[in-house]
Amino acid sequence: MTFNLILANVEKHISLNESERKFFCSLLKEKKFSKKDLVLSEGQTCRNISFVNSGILRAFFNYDGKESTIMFAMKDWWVTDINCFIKHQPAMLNIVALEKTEVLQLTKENMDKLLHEFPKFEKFFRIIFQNAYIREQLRTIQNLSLPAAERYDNFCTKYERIANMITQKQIASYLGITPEFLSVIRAKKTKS
Amino acid sequence: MTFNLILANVEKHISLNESERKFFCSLLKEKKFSKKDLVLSEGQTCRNISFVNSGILRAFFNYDGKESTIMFAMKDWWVTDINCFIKHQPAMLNIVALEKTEVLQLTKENMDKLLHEFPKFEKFFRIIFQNAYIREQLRTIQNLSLPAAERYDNFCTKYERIANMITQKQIASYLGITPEFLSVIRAKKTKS
DNA sequence: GAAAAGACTTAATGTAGATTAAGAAATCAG
DNA sequence: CTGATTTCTTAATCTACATTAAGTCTTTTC
Repeated sequence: MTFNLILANVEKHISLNESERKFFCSLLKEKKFSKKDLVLSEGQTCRNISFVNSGILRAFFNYDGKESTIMFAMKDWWVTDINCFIKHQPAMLNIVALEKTEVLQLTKENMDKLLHEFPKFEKFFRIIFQNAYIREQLRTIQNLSLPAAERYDNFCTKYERIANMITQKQIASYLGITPEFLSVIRAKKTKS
Repeated sequence: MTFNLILANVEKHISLNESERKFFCSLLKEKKFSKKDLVLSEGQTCRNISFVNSGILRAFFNYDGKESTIMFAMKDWWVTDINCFIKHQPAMLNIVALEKTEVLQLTKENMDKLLHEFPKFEKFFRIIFQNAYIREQLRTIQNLSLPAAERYDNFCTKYERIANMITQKQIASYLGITPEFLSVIRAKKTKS
């Protein structure tokens, strides 16, 4: 596996010299998952934040059998159960590979080590979490104010790259509706 | 107005010397709002992130007349339209004072200046945004998976300090339901 | 301190979206 | 390749929550 993608991801926000690059990469752990493999399962303590090098992950919450998708993580995205990762609590979320997926994982301990050794990474994570906050605040706004059909349109825009690689069941669980109702929404859209 | 509260808020996460304190405080602008005053209105460019020194603010989204409350900000909380603040776009949110409220505001320009002058503040904002992300990811989980009555219970726990200082109309708009339906939920709860 | 405006409740009726069910199409496992 | 499992669709019925409306209570305003 190559570190090119993750280094580019970091260097979009902060510049690194060779020793910083090396140290950062030395803290990462490569992992490969097959379709349906679990990257994280609920109850387990979430030690890692994962960077998707290739493939797709889905983070979802399971409330007695009903799944709610919290996010899809594509190539070049970071994903974790943030509450569990930061506060060392049992995970609420499951994270599953939707296809063959390669990730680079950073443990909380290694993140702390990195921030201690090279404080400039504070800026990087400040920006990563700032962007995550922007994303989630926008989603809250839309979840509260828009009907399902419009949330579906927004979803297709936001996840354009993968919208036709994932099942409608999974999209429905992201929108907070049933697959049957999504099917109705799509049927109406085709007609008009 | 005193800077004690905001300095304590910062020094919970990073330690400051006297010159850092002074510089930080010099970048802040005090503002006082009366009940119903707007701290931010939609469309306007959001230049500030606000720290609540006393009082209560409400951030809401207006979708042709229907209001969705995104958050309440109590004493010792930070609040802004984060998308607009970071990306210099027109605000989607309105922020209004629910009572006499004193805030300390930091403009994006001053935040950048602060981060440039004293990079240790990167850590502070990393933690602030990290916590905001945790809060919003939890809310997304709950919005998608829980019925209104349970979301109301969670609300009362989370906003215990202010739950009986704000109207039910405002609580309902946070939960994504009508005040009439919240009234029904509460009536059922009293009976049982 | 009176009039007006807004908040809260209750109830009847309406609707977005859920549930159940069943068949067709696609995908998966051996 | 083939049977089994999962996905998608359509439709009937059901339910959580919305809307409308009307009355009471509280707060605001001047």
